[in-house]
Amino acid sequence: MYSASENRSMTMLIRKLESIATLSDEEHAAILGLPTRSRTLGPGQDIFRDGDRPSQCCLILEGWACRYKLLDEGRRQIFSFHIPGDIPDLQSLHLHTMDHSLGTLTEATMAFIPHENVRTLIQRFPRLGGVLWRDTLIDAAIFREWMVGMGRKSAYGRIAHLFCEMYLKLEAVGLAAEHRYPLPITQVELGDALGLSNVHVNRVLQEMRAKGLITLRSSTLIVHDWNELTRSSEFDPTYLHLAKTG
Amino acid sequence: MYSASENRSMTMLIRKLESIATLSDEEHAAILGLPTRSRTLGPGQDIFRDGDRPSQCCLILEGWACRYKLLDEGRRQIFSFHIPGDIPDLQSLHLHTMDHSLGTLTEATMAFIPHENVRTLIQRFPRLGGVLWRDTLIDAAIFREWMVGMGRKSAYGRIAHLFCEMYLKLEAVGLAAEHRYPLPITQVELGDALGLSNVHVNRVLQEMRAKGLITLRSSTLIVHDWNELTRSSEFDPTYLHLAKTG
DNA sequence: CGGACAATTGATCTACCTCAAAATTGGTGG
DNA sequence: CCACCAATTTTGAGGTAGATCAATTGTCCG
Repeated sequence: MYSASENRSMTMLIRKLESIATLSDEEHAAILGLPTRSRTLGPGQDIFRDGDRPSQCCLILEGWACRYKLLDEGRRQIFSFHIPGDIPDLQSLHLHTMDHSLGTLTEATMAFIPHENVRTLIQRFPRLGGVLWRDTLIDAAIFREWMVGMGRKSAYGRIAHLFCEMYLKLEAVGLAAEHRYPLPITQVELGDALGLSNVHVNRVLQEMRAKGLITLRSSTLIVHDWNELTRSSEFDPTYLHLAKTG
Repeated sequence: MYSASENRSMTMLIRKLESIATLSDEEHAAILGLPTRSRTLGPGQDIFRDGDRPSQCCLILEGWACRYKLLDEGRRQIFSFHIPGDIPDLQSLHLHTMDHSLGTLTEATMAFIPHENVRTLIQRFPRLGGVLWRDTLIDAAIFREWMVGMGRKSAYGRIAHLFCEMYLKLEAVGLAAEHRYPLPITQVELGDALGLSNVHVNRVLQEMRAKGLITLRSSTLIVHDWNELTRSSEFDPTYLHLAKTG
């Protein structure tokens, strides 16, 4: 479990971090040296729940996950979608009690890294600590952007915006290209993320299809008109703070 | 500008940090030693704008501020309200381009601390870096909670929730007690924060007054029934990660 | 006292919700 | 390869929370 082959699981993490910062060779090597233990879960499984006090961080190697919170009467708010390379619960390093849950959307493989090892890594490479801090700050920037959508944009604009965002995030780690990507998310989940009912999500998607803006079938999204998608959602990628865009 | 009297401006920061973590005597002293330059602005002034690349952090000493973003056609989304002790742009330490603006709500006095000095402080006291990181993570937790409101709660629940949140934040730094506090925010601003129109905010406030739940007059909020306020907004303070509640 | 801003009211409208049923899709076992 | 099941998507009909627009009133302050 701790061999060189296992370290290949760190590839996605390195790609992710290099999408938001630059790493020195030493930092690179230090990450590859992290001990991990990986596990695969089926779709719809919780990785940890609201109230848990995890002692390790969860790195997604394959599949999709989301963070969410449940309310009365079956209402749910999804905060974020996570893809390979993400560490959705990095915050648990400094916030010991989880205030929300993390679950898989698809079958997913995760690598768990003990907090202790992350702390040691940061002590030895403070600059790497800064990169991880930066990652959590980008996380927050994405929350703000979703707030703009939920507070001040139409359903159409919100959905279009999410499609833009996920494309850039996936592209940054090499999981999307040519305005096409896997989107293994149901319309109910889309609604729970954007504060909409599944029925309305469905109707907006049909409107987008009718305009020839997108194709969304068998969990694959194809964007036919990127400019129109960004325009109609007032999408400005600055908030993602990707390295290549500054 | 750099004398002991000036250092008194750090009192609010220390109170704030002690509300979310514990500080050693050395850390305490190191904070007091930070060089600052303070400035007072009138209400409705921008401290920095979307797109800026600040080289210093802004600590609020007195008054209220908010972070926000403007959209087409005068739409605005407010992300957060800030009170004395807050460093609303701590993120600029690692995200160099601002993806939103920061402005005053009332007349406000701020202390500016060069990034360089914050970085040096963190190098000398890595644990203090962890506390600041924690602060930005709590910031993100609050965003998530607002997302729950905007996505899945009624206008009534959202407003009630905000009233609970601001009370605990103010109380934590000694600026509120006995379920009463200064709330120098207009109904338009409340609406821009919660994704509502000012008209609807007004109607919901009247409903709350009619129920005897609150009094809100001349920028002072009095909560007459705290239990009912928390119940109706499904308020659970865990997400604030205050030291005294764990 | 006047001017600016904030709160309030009234009337009308609509984007999106809820409920419920039908159609489609994708996977599974025979 | 097909029949079947469960999950997902789609459609229809009707309802409502909250938006918009346009005054009017109240408040603060110089």
